[in-house]
Amino acid sequence: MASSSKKTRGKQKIEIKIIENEDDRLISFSKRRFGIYKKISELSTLCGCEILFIIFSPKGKPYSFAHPSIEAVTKRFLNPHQPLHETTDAPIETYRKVRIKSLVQDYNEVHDQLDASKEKQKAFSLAQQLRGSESHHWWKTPIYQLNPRELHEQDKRFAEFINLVSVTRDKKIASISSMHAAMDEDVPFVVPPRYGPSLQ
Amino acid sequence: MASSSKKTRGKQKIEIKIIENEDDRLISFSKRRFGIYKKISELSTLCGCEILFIIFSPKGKPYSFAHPSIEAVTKRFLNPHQPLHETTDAPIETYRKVRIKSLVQDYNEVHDQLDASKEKQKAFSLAQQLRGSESHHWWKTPIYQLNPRELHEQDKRFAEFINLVSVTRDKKIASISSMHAAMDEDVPFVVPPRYGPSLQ
DNA sequence: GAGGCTATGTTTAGCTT
DNA sequence: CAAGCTAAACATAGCCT
Repeated sequence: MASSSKKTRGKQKIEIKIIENEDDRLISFSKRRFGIYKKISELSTLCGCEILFIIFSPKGKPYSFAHPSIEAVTKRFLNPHQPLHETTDAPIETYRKVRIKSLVQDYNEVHDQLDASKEKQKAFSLAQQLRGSESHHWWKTPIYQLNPRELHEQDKRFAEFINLVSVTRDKKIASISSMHAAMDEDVPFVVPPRYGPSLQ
Repeated sequence: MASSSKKTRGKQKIEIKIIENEDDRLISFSKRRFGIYKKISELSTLCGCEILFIIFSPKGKPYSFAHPSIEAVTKRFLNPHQPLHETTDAPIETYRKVRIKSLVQDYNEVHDQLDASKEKQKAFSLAQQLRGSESHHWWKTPIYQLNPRELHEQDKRFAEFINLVSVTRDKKIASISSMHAAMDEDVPFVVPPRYGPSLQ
């Protein structure tokens, strides 16, 4: 073990330019996306402000992250005078309720899954287990879904667009810094009726 | 100089919860927002993917960051078949051109200009109807649906909404990793007519 | 082959000017 | 008081399992 005093080279400095290698690119995407989610969540919590983040993976899959919800942020944009709490549109409110318990929500491959409900359910089951077991899939956690069916029938694209993450704000977003634990023991997040994560 | 071996305490660990002190909160907001911009830009560059980030400061001022642009991201969602380059709406394109050189731009005090909120609500209602039923076409729907020009003429609020950060993607986003320098020497970014960072 | 490690690059809390 | 510092906390590239 003296051959090399270091076990690894540690983090190396990289040039900020497109990562040519596809595998590396996807790995980086996942790692950094996670890091950004965390940063955003922290900022949202620390400053009590609303945020919305959407990103398309190199493969074109949409990922989103918002707090408290896309609807709220949107409304705030459109109706600045309206109190945040009045986000009370029938449908919107419903969705909110479904998600309100989630610390994080992430939708992936929705498009693909729209054509494969089975896969979703499988992923869904997986998610269920994850919740009670180990890992930190928390936020890749599948999640709620509005009216997948209708959405699908009506407009697949919209379904994708709706993918997002919802964080419980005033409460314990703080726990997001230790998300793993939070998801496992404290968050009774609602699972989507038919969508699953399958982050890749 | 021996009185204290350390000049500062360095970065201290903090609990991720709302920062009570308003000044501290705003300072943190500015610092972290910048950090997030950078992270997002890097990810966007590294993976060549599209992103959109919107955040409201503790004071309610909207800040946004997107690559290549909100319009593009939105359009991509709504019209995946359409080439990205066709983001050629007259007014929007104008905005883009004005900002194209910017690595980062922050818009503040938007709501100061939001005098005609009524107009806005009208637009929102319209958007609601456009998609009909239960679609939660939250925010972007309006932008997409409404004619940019009309939006602009009709509602400055929307114009503000469109304000965002546009990064020169394939080119030199890399320079964003050294934004300060870039901002000073390399980026003839256009300064907003009346806004300043005023993290306060 | 997804997840875990480690060393090192990066961010930022608390100060200072 | 916006801008700059410092050092500790944190993120993550490259590996390893």
